[in-house]
Amino acid sequence: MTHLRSASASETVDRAGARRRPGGRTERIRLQVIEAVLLELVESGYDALTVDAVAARAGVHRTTVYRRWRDVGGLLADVVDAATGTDWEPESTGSLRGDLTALNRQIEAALTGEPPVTAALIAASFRSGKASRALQRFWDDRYTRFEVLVRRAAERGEIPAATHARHVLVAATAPLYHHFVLLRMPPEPGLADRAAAAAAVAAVAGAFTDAPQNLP
Amino acid sequence: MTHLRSASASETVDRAGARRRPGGRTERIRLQVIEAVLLELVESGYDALTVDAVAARAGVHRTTVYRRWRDVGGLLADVVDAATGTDWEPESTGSLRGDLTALNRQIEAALTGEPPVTAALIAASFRSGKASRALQRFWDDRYTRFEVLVRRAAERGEIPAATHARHVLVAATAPLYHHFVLLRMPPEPGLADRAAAAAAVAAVAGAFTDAPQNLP
Amino acid sequence: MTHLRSASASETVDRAGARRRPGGRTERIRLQVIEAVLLELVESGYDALTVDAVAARAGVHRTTVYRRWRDVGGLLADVVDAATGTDWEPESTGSLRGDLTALNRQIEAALTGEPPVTAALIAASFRSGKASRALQRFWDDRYTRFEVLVRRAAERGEIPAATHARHVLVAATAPLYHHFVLLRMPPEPGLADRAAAAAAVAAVAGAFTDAPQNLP
Amino acid sequence: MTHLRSASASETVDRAGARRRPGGRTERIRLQVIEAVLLELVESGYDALTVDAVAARAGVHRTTVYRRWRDVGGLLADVVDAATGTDWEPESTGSLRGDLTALNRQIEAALTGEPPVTAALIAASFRSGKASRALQRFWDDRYTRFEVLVRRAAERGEIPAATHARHVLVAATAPLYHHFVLLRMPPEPGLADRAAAAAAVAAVAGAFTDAPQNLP
DNA sequence: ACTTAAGCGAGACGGTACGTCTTGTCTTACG
DNA sequence: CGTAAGACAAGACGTACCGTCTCGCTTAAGT
Repeated sequence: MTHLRSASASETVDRAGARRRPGGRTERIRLQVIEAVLLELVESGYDALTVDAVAARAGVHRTTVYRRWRDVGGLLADVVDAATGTDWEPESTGSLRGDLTALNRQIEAALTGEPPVTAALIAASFRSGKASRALQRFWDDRYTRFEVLVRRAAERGEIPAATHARHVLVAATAPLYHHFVLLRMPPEPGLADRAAAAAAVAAVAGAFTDAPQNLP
Repeated sequence: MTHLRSASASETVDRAGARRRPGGRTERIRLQVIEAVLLELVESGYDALTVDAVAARAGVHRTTVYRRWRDVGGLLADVVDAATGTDWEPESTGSLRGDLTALNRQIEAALTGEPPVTAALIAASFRSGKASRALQRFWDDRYTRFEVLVRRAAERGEIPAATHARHVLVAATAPLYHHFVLLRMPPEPGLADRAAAAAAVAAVAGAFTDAPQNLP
Repeated sequence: MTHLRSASASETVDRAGARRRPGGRTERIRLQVIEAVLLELVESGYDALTVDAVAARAGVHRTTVYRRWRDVGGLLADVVDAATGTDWEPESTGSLRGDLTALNRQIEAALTGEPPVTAALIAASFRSGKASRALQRFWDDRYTRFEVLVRRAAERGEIPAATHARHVLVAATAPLYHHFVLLRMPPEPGLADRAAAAAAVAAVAGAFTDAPQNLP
Repeated sequence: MTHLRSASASETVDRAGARRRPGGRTERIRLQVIEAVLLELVESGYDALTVDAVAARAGVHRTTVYRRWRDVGGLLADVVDAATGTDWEPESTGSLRGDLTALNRQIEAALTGEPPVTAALIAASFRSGKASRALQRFWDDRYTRFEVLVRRAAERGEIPAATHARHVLVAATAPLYHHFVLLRMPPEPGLADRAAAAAAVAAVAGAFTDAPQNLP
């Protein structure tokens, strides 16, 4: 999975507890809880995400959750953080348009896949400052990783050297998030490709340089 | 304001109650409550939007709110609906890029203005299916109104006649919503203009026709 | 029925409204409502006796009930009053014990009959001052009527002339009310007869004269 | 006080919670609440006995009361149970009439004393099945304890050996409850003594044997 | 291996908000 | 004029979660 994913396979820093006793029960419980949060989230939605339900599903006592994560926001933040930093190496297709298309297809897959972990986490992050900040860290991490796509295109001479990488990426990917997260519309054929192509065209035309020259 | 705005100035259909007794107390109370929802929302945020607080601020009894709006979702839906359908006539600047830029500047103003009604409502709509559907109606209404911009550009011969209007509009506006609502980043100079320009360039290049021809 | 009974057959004074329009809708509605109160009472109990349910069952609007009876207590009071004053002529069996036994059997029948109107009204009367006072009027009316039993026994020379009639009656009947209303126990064979016999024995022995002489 | 009395002095089984942590806060809160129920009952009456008022007076939160007692009926049941089983040893005066008179005077004192705890609890018990059953347990406990009076009289040869103790006791005490609880009349001199004397006379005459012989 | 203290299970609590129910008042409209 | 229709204020109800606390018990970590 390109984006947010289960913590059970991750090697994250432990924000909630600083890993004092990594050896046994403590760590096992953390993984059970994180897993339970994701399951609750995709099954019942961000609104039914109660500490009680998470604790019950994780087979852990309520107080244990409160002791380590403090509140629901802490849980969400930990889950998001668990997905942040997952290694991701963009494929190289040889062209900016191709690279962006590949990226967008991965994003679309993440947003439309079942269970809808990514969409659920984005929605949930609106309900907590902690989760919101964790999500910001996640976005920043992702877009920083993606920038290599644009740099490679610049190195190939496809686009102006002064092209602002982040702008290209946002132009290419924003329509997908808009479509699935805000408009909440069903998948639409060609959406990912079209958005990637449009961003590539604009980038080639120099629309994302810091000082764009004359454009149509 | 281009986007969501106070119900007190709107002429909406009354979804919650169908205006049986338009004459007096009933309608007055509706306006008090709608206003209170907006104030609560921008002051305390979507999570503090409780029926109790709304009722108290509106100077109305809790049960009255429950009777007419059923729950928080109903309140939000009514508020969003109250903003839907507000007349909006896009300015004509003579070029697609100019029109999209003007549009984007209005959207940016709506998203960054104080109080941040629009952003708050979008965020809040994640808390309720009813509110979510109302927001979908709102988006649809907006984008349908905006389509005239693209049609005029096609009539002028700026862009291919087969250009899909909604795609152009999403490409132009999505980066703004992405930036302010999902990434929650501060205003960035040139953002609105750049997104508009990029979408215009791509549209001219034919990236939004149903069968895009060879693009770079 | 000896005791409290349906208003529909009674000819009572109208305390709540004073029979302004005995002929038509007004009186008809009163009877419908009184009947509905009794039905609700015996079906659902004193606790489920809501004005809404009564009005619905009577086919009358809530406001009509409130206008005429003011509140639940008023309804109950009217129902009790409707049962007060029903003509009752005690049978004469020729002996005090026989008369009291006949009386007790009637009381037992009223308390154990289905539907348990009497018991329900007594219980309900605890919840309203108005109903409570109405019930006191009812008790007083009943015991006054019963006194003739004791007077006849005195005239026959069965018991001392100075016997206090009310005391005899209470001694005879109280065990029944105690058993069915307070102890809420099931019918017990011989209960009514035994209580009547005991009271008669005591009366003959002079236990209910104002200044009882030497008793065992 | 002979009858129902404050829980703070009782040694009852804890029906609501089984006394898991007898040492501290839990038990202290129980006593506060029970005390508050009694105070509310005698001050404001059975109808004003709301969980909110009890909680406020006990200095405890609403939810705590709901958690442990479930509803008003549970509260009342616990209060009644707290009074059940209080040790009571009937005085021996040497004669049945004397014993019954002493008993009746205690009952009268309980029913007319200030605050009128007993009468209030009896009335309140009509509001709840749970309270009603608790009161039945209470009555049964009381009458079982009183039976020794009758047995002693039988042993002394005052009354037939086959005399049914419970019948004698009901005949003696029922008029008091009738007078104060159902008729709601003011105290009347001689009432307690007269009822006791009448029951004693009837018992001596054999009115309460299972097969009463010829009586007047 | 043996202590020792971190972490967990259990469960009550104060507290906020929920959404429902009933009461009794009021206003408007109808016949 | 009396009734129907229905909104309203008031307030209790019983529930669900939240986050806190205290008390024992388990168990991993450091000696």
